[in-house]
Amino acid sequence: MLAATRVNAAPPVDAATADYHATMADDAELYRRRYAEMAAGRRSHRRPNVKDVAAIAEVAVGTASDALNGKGRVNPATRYRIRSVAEAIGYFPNATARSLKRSRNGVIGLCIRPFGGAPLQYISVSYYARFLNAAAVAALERKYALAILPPDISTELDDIALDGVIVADPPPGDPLIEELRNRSVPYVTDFGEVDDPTSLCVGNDQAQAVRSVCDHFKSQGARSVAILAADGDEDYTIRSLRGYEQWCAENKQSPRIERTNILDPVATAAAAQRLMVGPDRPDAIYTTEAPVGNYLVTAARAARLNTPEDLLLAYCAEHTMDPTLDDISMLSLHAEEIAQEAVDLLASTIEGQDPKPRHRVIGTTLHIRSSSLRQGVPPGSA
Amino acid sequence: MLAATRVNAAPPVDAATADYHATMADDAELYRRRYAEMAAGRRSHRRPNVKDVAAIAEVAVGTASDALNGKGRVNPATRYRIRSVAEAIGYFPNATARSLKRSRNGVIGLCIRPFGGAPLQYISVSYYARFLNAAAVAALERKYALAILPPDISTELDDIALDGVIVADPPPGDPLIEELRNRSVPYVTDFGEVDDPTSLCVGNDQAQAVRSVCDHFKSQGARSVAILAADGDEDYTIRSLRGYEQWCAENKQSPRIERTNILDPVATAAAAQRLMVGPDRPDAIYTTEAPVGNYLVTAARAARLNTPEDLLLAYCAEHTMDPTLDDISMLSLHAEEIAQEAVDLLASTIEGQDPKPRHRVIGTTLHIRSSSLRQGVPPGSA
DNA sequence: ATGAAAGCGCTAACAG
DNA sequence: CTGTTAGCGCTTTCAT
Repeated sequence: MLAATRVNAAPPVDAATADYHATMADDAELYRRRYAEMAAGRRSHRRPNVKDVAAIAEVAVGTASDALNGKGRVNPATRYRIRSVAEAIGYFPNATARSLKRSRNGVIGLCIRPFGGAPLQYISVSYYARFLNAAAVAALERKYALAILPPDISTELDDIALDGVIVADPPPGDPLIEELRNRSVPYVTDFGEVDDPTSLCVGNDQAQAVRSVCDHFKSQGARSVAILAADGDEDYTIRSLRGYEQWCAENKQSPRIERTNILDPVATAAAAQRLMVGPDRPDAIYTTEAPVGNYLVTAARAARLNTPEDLLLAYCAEHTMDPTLDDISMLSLHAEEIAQEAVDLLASTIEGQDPKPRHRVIGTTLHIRSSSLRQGVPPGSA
Repeated sequence: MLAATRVNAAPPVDAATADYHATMADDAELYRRRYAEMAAGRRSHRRPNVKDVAAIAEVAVGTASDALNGKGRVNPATRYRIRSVAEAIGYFPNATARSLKRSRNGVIGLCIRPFGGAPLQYISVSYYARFLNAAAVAALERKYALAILPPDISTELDDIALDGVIVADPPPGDPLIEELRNRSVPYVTDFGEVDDPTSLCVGNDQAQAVRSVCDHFKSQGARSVAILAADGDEDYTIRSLRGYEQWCAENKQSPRIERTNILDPVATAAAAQRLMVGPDRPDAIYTTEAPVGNYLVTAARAARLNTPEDLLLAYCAEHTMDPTLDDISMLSLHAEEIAQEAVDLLASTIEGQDPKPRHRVIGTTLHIRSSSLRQGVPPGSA
């Protein structure tokens, strides 16, 4: 039954085509047999290489290489034969050998530095998640694969062949940066290194962005603005707090700063709660950390505070698919754009150009939503 | 002022130490000078290699290699000298050359196949996000970096040196699988390929898992259970629906299936809404897609349906940091565990072992929460 | 204990 | 048009 079906399904072929196909098939068979003989004479199994192809096609390795890579100089008939052999014996080029020859690996690394050596945690931080995704896409467009590196990488660099590295949020004086420099491995930082004009870096002006959020709160009638930040010493956090403090100084407001370990849900919930109680509770809160946005919403609801009447809320995050946060004003850092610029900068450098400018400051966008909107939308805001 | 500070800060050293340091420094200086001379005689700048180190240390390359890699056979004094030279001239091994020699690249790829060639989208799917994160960590523990590959990779494999590939959710008859097989590149699939006992694959028993969710709904009094699934033909979706249909058949219930493109928020919101209205609206809904959980919650609220009184809800997702979903019953596929097993399977294979068993089925866990709990918690449930 | 040389698989330069 | 050769940078025999 099955056999019958197969016979019936066979398309009619004219004699010439049949001959042609038969010849092809026979040649392939011949090549395979020859290869099998050669392979039999070897102890360990090895994937076929150009030399094998050349030997079976009875040409020199250089010719085989040129034929397989479409260099025009090979006689079409010869090239055809060589390619047939390659296909018959299952030849594929060895990417490592190519890399060595071309000194180009087609891989760039991404190293996310913060969180004090904690295991990789970008997933819970929407910024890193989006950054990673966008960097991977941008890298692939440039023909690189993006490799995820451990936060504490150093000597592993001896064994992983990388064309360059993106370092996200390096702390001040980061030894990894030193290491990469010593190794002459091209790198780009996301935040950090803004003081060195020779370095390649991307980021936004956090201090300015936070000030703009505070200004917005003020325009909506806020009289005491608080900030809830992570407890690390990353550039991003430091700059955000600096912007907040500057704004407070300029606006003669006493700062109200809460810090929390954002990897700890209990501590974070408690920190959010602290901001909701007491006679001097703030009437506007900004948090620098995306996951904390949810905690603030939950804590406000528990404290029976309504937004925007009792409390103005905003958080720093990238777009999510979470509709429960659709009402919360959001400061977007444009993680995708930053990642694209970082890849662009890095790829250009790897490919021997000297990209200008070397520092790229990406603008932020404050998406004003109902959580911080008492009056109408101010002109010129998104 | 600055100079004075520096002088004052210099620690006191005794003569011997000073001499020692001076010698070291002088040697280093000498080595550097010799290297500079050699480098001057070359046209293009090149990073120092073992040959350079050997030449300056006046030993053979093999000796230099052994000294640098801590092979015991080198005289300690010689080894010390070689290492000093290496440090002085800034030598670091070339990872690509090592890879070629050892035929091991230290990189494994991850290719996420679904979504019909859409740009990488794992971030919005918590399963892939967690999978990616866990796979990266597990790979690093085994000394591999995880490289993100494009969903439609094929000939790029010629240029990216990979020791193996994890393929997530390959469609039936996936050409990538064929390609990897031809290339003799070790690979592991996440779902898919369960029919072939020689293949390496990891996954869970989706059909069984969905049936257990339906059983749970029924135990809580549900009389008509609906399912909201993605509109693709991934193994995961197909199996989930099969489980649902089986359960319906066994329980003499007419199936109510909604499908949606989960990358489209508007369509997804509409699909969620459709399940909330009409005289025959279901009183229990399960969705196979994590991001859809939020949409169901939002739609239910809009339709003034309370859970669990009016509607039982459950979704398939991994743990999140989103407290607004803390009340929704969740089927966890244990993405992390699956990723770990996948890496384990792949790494073992790369390293020449034949891992047993070759198929690994990871259990699922139904986290029962208030959204689907009318009576008390049934015994034996998490 | 050390040196010399082979070779991983590929491509490019130079000959013919 | 095709063959030969020389490396890319490293590790690993095999001699000494």
